[in-house]
Amino acid sequence: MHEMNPTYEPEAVEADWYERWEAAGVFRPEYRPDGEPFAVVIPPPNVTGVLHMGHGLNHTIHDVVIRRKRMQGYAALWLPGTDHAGIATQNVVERELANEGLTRHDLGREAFVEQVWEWRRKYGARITSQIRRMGSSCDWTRERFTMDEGLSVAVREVFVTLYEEGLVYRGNRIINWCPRCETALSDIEVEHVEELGTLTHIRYPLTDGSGEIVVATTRPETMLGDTGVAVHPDDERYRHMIGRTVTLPLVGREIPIVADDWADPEFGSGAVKVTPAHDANDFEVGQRHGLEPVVVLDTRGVVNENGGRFAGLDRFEARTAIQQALEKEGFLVKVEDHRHSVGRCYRCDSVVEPYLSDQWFVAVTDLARPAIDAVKDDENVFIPKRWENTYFHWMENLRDWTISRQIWWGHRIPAWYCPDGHITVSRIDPTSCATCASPTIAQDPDVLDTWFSSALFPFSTLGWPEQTADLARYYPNAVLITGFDIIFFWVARMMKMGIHFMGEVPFRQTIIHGLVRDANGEKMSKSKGNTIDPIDVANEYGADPLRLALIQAANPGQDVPLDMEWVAGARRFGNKLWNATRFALRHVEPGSVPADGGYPEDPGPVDAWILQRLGEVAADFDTLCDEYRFSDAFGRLYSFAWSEVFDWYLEMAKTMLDQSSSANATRQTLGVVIRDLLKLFHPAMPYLTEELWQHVVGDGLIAGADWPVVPRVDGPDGMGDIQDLIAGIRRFRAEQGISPRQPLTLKVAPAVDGWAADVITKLGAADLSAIDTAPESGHTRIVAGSLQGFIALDGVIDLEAERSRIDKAIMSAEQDLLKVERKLANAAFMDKAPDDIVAKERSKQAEFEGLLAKLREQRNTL
RNA sequence: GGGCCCUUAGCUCAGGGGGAGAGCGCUUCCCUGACACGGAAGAGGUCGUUGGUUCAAAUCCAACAGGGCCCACCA
Repeated sequence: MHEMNPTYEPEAVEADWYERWEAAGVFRPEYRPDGEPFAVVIPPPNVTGVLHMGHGLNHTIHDVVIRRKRMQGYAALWLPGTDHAGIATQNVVERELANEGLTRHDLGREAFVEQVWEWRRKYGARITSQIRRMGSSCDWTRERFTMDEGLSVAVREVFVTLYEEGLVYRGNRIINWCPRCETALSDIEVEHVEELGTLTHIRYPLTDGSGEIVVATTRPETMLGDTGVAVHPDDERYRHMIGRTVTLPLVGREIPIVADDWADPEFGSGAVKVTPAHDANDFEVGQRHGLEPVVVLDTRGVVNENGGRFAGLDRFEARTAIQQALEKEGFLVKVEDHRHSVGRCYRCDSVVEPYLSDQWFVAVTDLARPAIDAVKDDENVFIPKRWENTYFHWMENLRDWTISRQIWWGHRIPAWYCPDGHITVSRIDPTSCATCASPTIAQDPDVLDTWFSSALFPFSTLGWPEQTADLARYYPNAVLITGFDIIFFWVARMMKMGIHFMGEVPFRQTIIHGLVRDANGEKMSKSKGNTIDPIDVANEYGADPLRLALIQAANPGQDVPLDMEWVAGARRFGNKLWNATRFALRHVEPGSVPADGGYPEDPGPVDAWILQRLGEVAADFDTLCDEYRFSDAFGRLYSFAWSEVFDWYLEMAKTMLDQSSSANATRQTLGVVIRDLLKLFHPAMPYLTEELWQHVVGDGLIAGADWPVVPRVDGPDGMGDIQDLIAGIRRFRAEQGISPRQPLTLKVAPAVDGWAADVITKLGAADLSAIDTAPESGHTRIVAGSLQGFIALDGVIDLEAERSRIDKAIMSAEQDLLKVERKLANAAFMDKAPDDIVAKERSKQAEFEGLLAKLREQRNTL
């Protein structure tokens, strides 16, 4: 084995292990042919996208889960894939075209779609190579894409089946329309933001000239499409007007005043204009009263020919123009500020229009019921559980899902129309109308919502609708790991589709993680400019340090603040682990540590102590990981490694290695402890641990190694007291300003010898002699539990400083004692507190009294 | 309008009825045989406020204050 560099260099370590792992087939579940299946699918990122820190966190959690399961012997499958991301991808390519002064319409549908495929060929590998760079152990032989042939078959099968079941239908409804993207959106693709707008009060004169009615609206431009005015049937102010008509200002249309409960007498004037084509509520009011919808905006949000003299104006220009015209013609009562929420497109941030159009829908209520029950029955469990409430609330209040999109990039809707308007929905492309056999049929131009295909991901990626071996083995998936932001978009829909088509939940547990925030706790966003590129971080600090920094903050449901300082800290840990290994390799023959087992038969006390601790910590770590409490799990492991193994055990081992009687057991212990630390850290820091594994074990790959099984070992009693005594000596030194080089003369009572004496001598830098009782004078006392150390003061001490040190100790002991005594003097406490608590207080009392007595005695001798 | 979460050391956060914790930052000392990307020691907190339950509250309950998030057909 070559000499190791004294410094951990992530860029060197992370260079080529990924290819080795892949070549060895470690990432395939077949690597553990007899293992129980444990499958998880990636939340498929946009095929033309780039990795952001949210992926960084999500993938780190995935990889920690999957690597640990693999080491535990499961047939672990992390199935990777990408999403065609309809609107998002189309927007990107359209923007590119716009740079050349072109629109998609200049190219035509076929050429445009080909252009997007070209884009995908060009950039599709970018995000997957970034996923690899982060060390994610995906099975790339099973990689899928939502538009690949197999998944497209699945999409079509689902659509047609749901249509046949009456759960997919076509309807003319008010939907959300983005005038920028020129497509329908589902309800959850609209983001509502509270904004300051205006409430315009308009005078609508009664046609018979007998008066007027005032309506209030936030969107005066839609008055062009008004076909009625509604008032509440019980509203005394307007009762006499019901059934009469008003003449619509600027337009001249005569429209009726109707009575409808929807009108809220408390709001505005209590009378509401009814625009059935441009407001969902108004549409319903219109239906109840036979008011015709008049569409006044086109697909780009520009006033159409129904807008008379305002035709051709953009909707916002029209708003201003109409307000001015109303004022000029005396119809404007007032305009007041009004806070209300405005819906915006989640892809382009444009203000969304409620828009009447023909669209395809999924009737979701029947699909939702079993998906709700499955979670109620714990067939699927959310972690943290509180997210189930969010899921239930949403699932119980669903409106039908608008699935058609008026874009070109996506799964084309498998519906054809003949000139008579018959609809033919088919698994294979038809050549004639299924109803009238007309050979003149045209396919619906629309495509499906991207989320329609991702809803099928847990089974479509396994080969469905074919009954493949993978489908049988890996469905349901074990878990799904994702952020709360896509519970509605993705999780809920996978539950619905999975149960409907597979008869079983798609995954047993839903692990919800938080958002990555910046060092100040701010949400990362491009507009704020506080985003951090995970690949940049990996290149500067290493992928392993980034992964460790992320996982160390990743408890279920909790946001993860990320500061480059934390990443630098994680790299320092890597350096520490690197050097601890280097130290071990000075005493352990490189490549000599077995991949498993190899624990010493007869460990010395110091070795037994660290082995016991290793076993305890490994057990805790496993429990916490099984609960997905990675922050706690890695926090525990990290502090064990650093504060116990590196700071104490390695230092003590130096002593034990010097002695022929203990050297062999310590060498062996050193080797297995370092090896097991590498294994335990491997899921978080795969590259570094793999590199070190090659030096320590030198056989196979740690990525394919078995998870540690640490035997039960009983450590020696009193290790804590010894550590406290050493710390006390060091504190005495620090407080007295005594150089660490200056040896102190120390007596210890009760007498210690053997390994304990050796360790105290070495780590306390003291010449130690054992005694049975306290020396008469000339010494100061360090109390460490049942141990007392007496340091000879001759010529080493500043008396004043020592008095003040002891005074401080006395004061603190007095306060502790007082607290305990008060408790024990409290009759209610003695009466009602459980016995073990009382006993504990008593022993504390004795402890503090003893300590105080020793300290006072010592103070008197100074 | 409905719901959820948070408030503990300068910062970011653990903890969760019975002696206030970690990391980073800060101060002092030390290049001691792997590591100065290191070691040793230390300073720093009436656990948001007010009530209540309890022998005992940072921890449970209520109200309030501040902060964040989600949902809703808020003309």
